[in-house]
Amino acid sequence: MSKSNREPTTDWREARRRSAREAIVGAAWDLVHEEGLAALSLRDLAGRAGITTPTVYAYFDSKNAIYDAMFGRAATEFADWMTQPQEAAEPTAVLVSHARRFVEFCTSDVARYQLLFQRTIPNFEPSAESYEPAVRALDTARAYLALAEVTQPKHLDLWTALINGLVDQQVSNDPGGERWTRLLEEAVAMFLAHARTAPAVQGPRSKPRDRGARR
Amino acid sequence: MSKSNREPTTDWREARRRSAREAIVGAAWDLVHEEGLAALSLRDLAGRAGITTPTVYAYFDSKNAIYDAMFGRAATEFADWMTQPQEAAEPTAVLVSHARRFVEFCTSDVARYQLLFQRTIPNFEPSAESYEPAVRALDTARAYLALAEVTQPKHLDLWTALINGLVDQQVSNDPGGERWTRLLEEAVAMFLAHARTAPAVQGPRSKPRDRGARR
DNA sequence: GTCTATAGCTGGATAGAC
DNA sequence: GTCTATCCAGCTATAGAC
Repeated sequence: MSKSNREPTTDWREARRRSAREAIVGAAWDLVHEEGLAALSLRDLAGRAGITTPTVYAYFDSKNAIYDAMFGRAATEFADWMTQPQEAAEPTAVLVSHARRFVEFCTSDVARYQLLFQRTIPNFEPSAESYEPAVRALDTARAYLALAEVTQPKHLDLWTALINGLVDQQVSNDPGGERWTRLLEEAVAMFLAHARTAPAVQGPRSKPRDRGARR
Repeated sequence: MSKSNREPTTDWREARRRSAREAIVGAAWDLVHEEGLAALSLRDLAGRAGITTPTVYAYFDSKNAIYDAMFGRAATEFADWMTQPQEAAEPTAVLVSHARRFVEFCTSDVARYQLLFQRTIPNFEPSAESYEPAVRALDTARAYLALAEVTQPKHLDLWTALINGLVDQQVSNDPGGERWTRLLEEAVAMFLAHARTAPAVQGPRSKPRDRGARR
């Protein structure tokens, strides 16, 4: 950051350093894919990366810093994957495709899903920079929903709950299967039938409705 | 089990033994509520229970056996809570109340939710006996859905995904708040509007539809 | 930057006296 | 059954030579 380019050599070194960091993060993901997210240890990581434990500390301040770098890579993959251009044009098809991408992203790598979307590592919270790409992806969902005439914030929340609920049940109760993910198109249809017909904004009505009709 | 009542003293001892086990499990839950589910250690547990580590092994074979006992207690609480008699009679109201109970159960104790419904403890899987009460609760949901004329198995799956998705988003992204749980009644209405009008069974149609309409 | 060596700690689990 | 004492394995992290 500070004292950036007094010499051009600085860039080489920075590049090599970043490359080495990336290699360590890659080894960390390899290990986690085989042993599970919670089974990451610096010993194993160093062995996998062909270095020793102290060398790891030459690139990362702590174990949580490694988790953060892993989170950052996963978040970037997520944003890239979710913002790829859509083939379909019709809003419903776009939403189905978008949700399908999310499902595939999550179910194809459960450890990545756990790190990104569940808070399962004790004492770890992603830094703001690592988190930023995930926000971008959520903006895409918001835009696609708007194309389908779904604009209320609460409906974006309902959307994320619905799609994420399918994924969560899938990975928790039928890992590797499709018991819940096959319901995705039906779920999107259900959601759109509801959100499209809902009143655009909670108007200045005195009460939402009479209580008898709700219960 | 075997050699049960050769002496009446046996019952006393069994009762005291079970009582001591329950006390340890209670201390384990206290500790987990304060430190987090993954932070359970036998040292801390023994200290909390006023005993020493070896004594814990007089009642449980391993740490996972303690998790299993914790799981069993949580599953029983869950079944008791979810099968309490309903005040409402109208099917929709019953379903809303049932789902509300689920949400309250989960959000009121996140550690319990994690142990029961997410697989976050490595190398731990609940025994069949500990798991049994949870199945009973799911049967209740099935029955309530049937009262609302929702009988297809896939709709039970969609139901669990939807309600659990709300809970998951709530505890993951807005712990202590109500950003997602407040959408529960709307979610139930959305679900019923869909599941009630859906054809009862996937008929012997040749193709779901022409492909152009889908994408 | 990378290594050897190790500190310092915490974990689950056990031996053996009482 | 309960204790004291301890084992042994694993972990993160650091010191210091090169």
